[in-house]
Amino acid sequence: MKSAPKSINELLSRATDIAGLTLAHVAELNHAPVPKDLKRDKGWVGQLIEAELGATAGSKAEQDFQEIGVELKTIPINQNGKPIETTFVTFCSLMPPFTASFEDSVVFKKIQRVLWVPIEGDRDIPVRDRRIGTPFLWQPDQNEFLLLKQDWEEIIELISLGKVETITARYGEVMQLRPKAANSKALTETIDEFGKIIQVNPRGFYLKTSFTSRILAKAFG
DNA sequence: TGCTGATCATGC
DNA sequence: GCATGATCAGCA
Repeated sequence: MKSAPKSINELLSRATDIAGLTLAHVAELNHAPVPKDLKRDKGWVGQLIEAELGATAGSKAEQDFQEIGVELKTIPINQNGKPIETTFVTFCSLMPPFTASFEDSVVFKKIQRVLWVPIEGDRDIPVRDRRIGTPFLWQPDQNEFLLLKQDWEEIIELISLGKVETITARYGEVMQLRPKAANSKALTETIDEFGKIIQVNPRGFYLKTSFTSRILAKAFG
C-alpha cells in the first residue's frame, strides 16, 4: 500500500509513470493476481490503479484524494480511444430533502476535478495484456458545467415530484440516471406523486460515453 | 452493435 | 442497504 500523494503534481507524476504499462505489470508491482476476465471482478482495474496511486482503500464517501481534491476514474477505451462504458459518478438520494443546487450536489463535488486514466478495455484483449494510457486532469469547463447542471436539475426535479419511475437512461444530455444495485430486487425509499413513501430500485448518476468521449478528445486533441 | 437495465465483489 | 470500484449481457 502506497502513501497518499501530497500534491496534485505527485499524483500526476505517479499516474504518468505507469502509462504504457500492462495491467499485469502493475498487478505484479502490487502483488495482486490478475483475473482472467472481469465478469466477477468488475471493479478490479479501478482498485488496482487506486492502490498503485496511493488512494485510501475501502469504501468512503467523497473524493479519492480528499486532501488534494481529486477524484480518480479509470475509463475503458477501445482501439480508437473512445470510451467503451459509461462512468458511474455516485448514488442518487431519492428521498427529501433534496439538494437545492447543483453546486452543492455530491455529483459536482465528485467530478469538479477528475484524474482520468484511460485503459484498454476491448474484451478481446486479455485483462493482463491491457495497457494503461496517458492520464490527464480534467475540470469541467463552463459549457460542460452547464450541461451537467441542466441534467442534474432536470433529474432532481422529476424525483422531487415523485416521478423517479418515469426516468429512463434516455434522459439527460450528458448525464443519466440508471439502476445501481446488487440486482433488480434491491429496494430503497422514494416518494410517489402524492408524497407517499414507496420502494424502488436504487439509482445512480452516470456520465454518458458521448460526453466522456468529448472529454478525451479535448484532452488529446 | 450501441445502449439500457441488470449485475458482481466487498466492507460495514 | 449504501457506498466503493465498475462491467455484463441481451434486446431494439
